[in-house]
Amino acid sequence: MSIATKYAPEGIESTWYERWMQAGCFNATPDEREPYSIVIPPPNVTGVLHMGHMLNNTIQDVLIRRARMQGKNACWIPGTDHASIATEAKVVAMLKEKGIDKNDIGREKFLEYAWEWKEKYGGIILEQLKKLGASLDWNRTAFTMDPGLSEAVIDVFIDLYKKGYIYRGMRMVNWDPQGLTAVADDEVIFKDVNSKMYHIRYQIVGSNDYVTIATVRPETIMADSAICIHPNDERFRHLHGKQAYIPLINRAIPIILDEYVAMDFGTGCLKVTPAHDPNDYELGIKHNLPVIDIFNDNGTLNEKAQILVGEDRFIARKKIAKLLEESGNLVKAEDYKSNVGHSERTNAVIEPRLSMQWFVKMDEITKPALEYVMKGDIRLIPDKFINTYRHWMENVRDWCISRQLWWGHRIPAWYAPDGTIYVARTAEEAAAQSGGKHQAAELRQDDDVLDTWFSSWLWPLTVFDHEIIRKSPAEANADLRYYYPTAVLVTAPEILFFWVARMIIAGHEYMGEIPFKDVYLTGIVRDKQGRKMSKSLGNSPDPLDLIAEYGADSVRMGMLFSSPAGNDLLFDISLIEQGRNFANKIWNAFRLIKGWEVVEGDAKNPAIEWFGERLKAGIAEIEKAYDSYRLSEMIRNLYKLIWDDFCSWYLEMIKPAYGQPIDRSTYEATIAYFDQLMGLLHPVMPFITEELWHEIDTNRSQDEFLCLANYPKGEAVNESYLNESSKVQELISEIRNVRNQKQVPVKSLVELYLTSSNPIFKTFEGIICKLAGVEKVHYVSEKPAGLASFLVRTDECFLDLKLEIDVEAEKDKFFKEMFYQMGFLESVEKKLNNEKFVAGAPAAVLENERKKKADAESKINQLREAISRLS
RNA sequence: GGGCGCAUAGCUCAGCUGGUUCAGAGCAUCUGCCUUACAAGCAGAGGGUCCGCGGUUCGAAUCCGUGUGCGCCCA
Repeated sequence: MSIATKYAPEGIESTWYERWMQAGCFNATPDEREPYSIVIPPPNVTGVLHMGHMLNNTIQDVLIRRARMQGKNACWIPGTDHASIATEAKVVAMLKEKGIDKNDIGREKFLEYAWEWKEKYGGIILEQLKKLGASLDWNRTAFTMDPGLSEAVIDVFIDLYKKGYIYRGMRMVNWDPQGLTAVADDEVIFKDVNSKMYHIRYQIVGSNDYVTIATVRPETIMADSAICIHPNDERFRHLHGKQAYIPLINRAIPIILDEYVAMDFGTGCLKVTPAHDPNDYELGIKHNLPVIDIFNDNGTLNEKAQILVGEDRFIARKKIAKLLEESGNLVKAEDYKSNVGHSERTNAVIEPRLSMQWFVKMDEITKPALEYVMKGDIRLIPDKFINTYRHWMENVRDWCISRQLWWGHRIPAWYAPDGTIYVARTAEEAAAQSGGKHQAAELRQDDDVLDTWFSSWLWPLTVFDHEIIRKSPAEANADLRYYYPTAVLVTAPEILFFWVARMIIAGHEYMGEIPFKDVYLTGIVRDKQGRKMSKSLGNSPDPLDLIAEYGADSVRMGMLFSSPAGNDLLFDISLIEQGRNFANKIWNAFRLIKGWEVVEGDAKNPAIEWFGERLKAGIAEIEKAYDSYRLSEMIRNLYKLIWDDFCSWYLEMIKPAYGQPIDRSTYEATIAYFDQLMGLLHPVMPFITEELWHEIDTNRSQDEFLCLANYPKGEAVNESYLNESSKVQELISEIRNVRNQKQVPVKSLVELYLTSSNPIFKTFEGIICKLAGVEKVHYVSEKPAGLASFLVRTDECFLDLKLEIDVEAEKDKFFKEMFYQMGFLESVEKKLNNEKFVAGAPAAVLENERKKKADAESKINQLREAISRLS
């Protein structure tokens, strides 16, 4: 035997991926078959493959490969999104290393660098997916900033603006007073800072009474619009409906009631400063409070502050504290640690600041999207996410879509010198809109770009037809009409709203239909301690290293093994090892079969029929698991079918003695089974299965591929036969167990005595002898004395181990078993004697109980006999 | 603070419509095997108050309530 005992995936994986690509196995065009399409959740163009991608894309590949083998027109679309914030940050950092400042080179030059960067690094993650075996149609690779897809984004903006869904409004952003720019949430770094909690008293209007508030930002008191207390707070009941004077400037503000206030925090009285705190802003809107912005762009106080105008906010803080102290309004100042946001780029303390932003109005547009899920047109898997989805959709806030960045789709809004806004594709169109009032040259385009999600929400539409926005659904191109709606979306629950919900909205708006039928939400890959895998923790293995070490098949198998839908996966290398061991097991099964010498003949081996039925049953279990997206259960069934049923039982049953040939009939049946098993396993472990499918039958041409072959179809299972034949396995296991307990060596053969007339034992006699080390089977009518015995269901079996048996130990064993059976019988009888049970239980349950009763009685009788025989 | 979820073997988790042949898998542990496909393996074994309490039911790991302990999302 020249074949290595260990499976080595390296060469095999790259070879097959290349051949699949050359043969165009993954390329799809519309035809008359049933379509099955998936769009990849586009990874960030800045991204590199991490464990989450591995899990997510393995699942998609499993689903698409199975569909392809089932003869469906399977189309899986690859691509990336431009990741506005992340990419811009990377490019800015890269330029900074070269000593270049973004603002010095200007927008156009910056974008040139950004595209250059994208061309160089943007495809890395897609190349990595190939290593995983992902069967994507690479001819269709899309990017959210491709010209076509970009046009669609602009079209949507214009369309929704015309429909009245898009508006411009105020919004609190993270302002960097040093960089003079807004920064995105993830560009804000929070640090614990030592500061002081100032307790300041405000005089109640028309009284000498005071109310004390606690704040870390006394310099903002001039921007206060109210004082807020909890409506249930008894301490302040007397303040309801009153007003208070802001110290130093003596402006009266109302005292309002809101449950937002934490009664046990600070003094229980909250100063409300809508212009300078996001939460206060919300509160301000709710209570209709004025917004008083007392800061300039650079963080100095403006004239609205009335005092300390022109001072920097931190200097102002110290001065205010002093003024308050002098005026007797500072009750106390105590040390306090607070978590303060700093700009990633300038390290300046972030100032929450109101600014003009673009929004999508969400209240109306979300309604159909909620309906689809509630009515079940779109299934969420697992369905526990329906609640979460509904909750969000019913409480959705307007979607802020503008970003103060350059990398992305620039907002198609044009400002005239008089402040009029025109929304149009070009300055010329905008000028035309003005009816000659403005020239194109005097219009200034909005500087901001659109949120990345504002382009990726169109993904399932525009990867097929980027002109769809300008057309009616009926005018969609062939691709979109054929592949839309897609079959399933596989993604992480954390983007259920950011992305999934919005795709449903866009799909409805522009195709009048759902974008996908099922949404499979994967769990998060965590480490053994349950921590989310992250770069900064360094607890994530590099998936490519794993593939290099264990092979892609093993990694795929391992990832899926313990990852039911929606549940987090606690990653452990032992999962991958299990996958590797499984690949090796299959490899060795192949080695065994491949090594046989075949002679003409038909041994009529009963194992063939048995495994045939077992295989049908296995396929049924696997299909059922697929249909409900229970992929880890599917894998477990597959694993059991191949390892236990095929390798441990079937191959051992048919295996000729060493050096002996096998008959052609059994051999061919075995090859056919092996083929089917490779087909079943292919979606999960594409490489080894493709390899062995070719190796087991060397007549197969290089143009034939398992990945395009027929997927095994389920057939009706002969349940009663399977049930009968499983007694053979039980008998063999029992004999092995007895031998093990009695320490009978493998090579010493025993004799079996059967009183049962069950023909199945006779049929499998040869197999029983081989697998259980039995020399001879005696079929007897009298129960033999002095032998070890045991029950197989209700059949008593005897074993001549050719050694003395320990009578007392045997008796003990039987008594124990008998007492158990008696207790069992009692519980069954109790049920059957219960009128309500007999009246209420379904017929099948009732019948089952009666059978249990009969079986238990029979067993008890046999055990009693066995005990008396020993006495 | 609001919402959602989880608790089953030492560990990681299955267990679907309630039905004692339904308490299960893998890993780990223990016993015996280098039996000519595989020691990345083979044949076996042990291990559980299904988180506590209450309820519904003829019957609860499963449904309801409640307590405890975790986790996630939103604010």
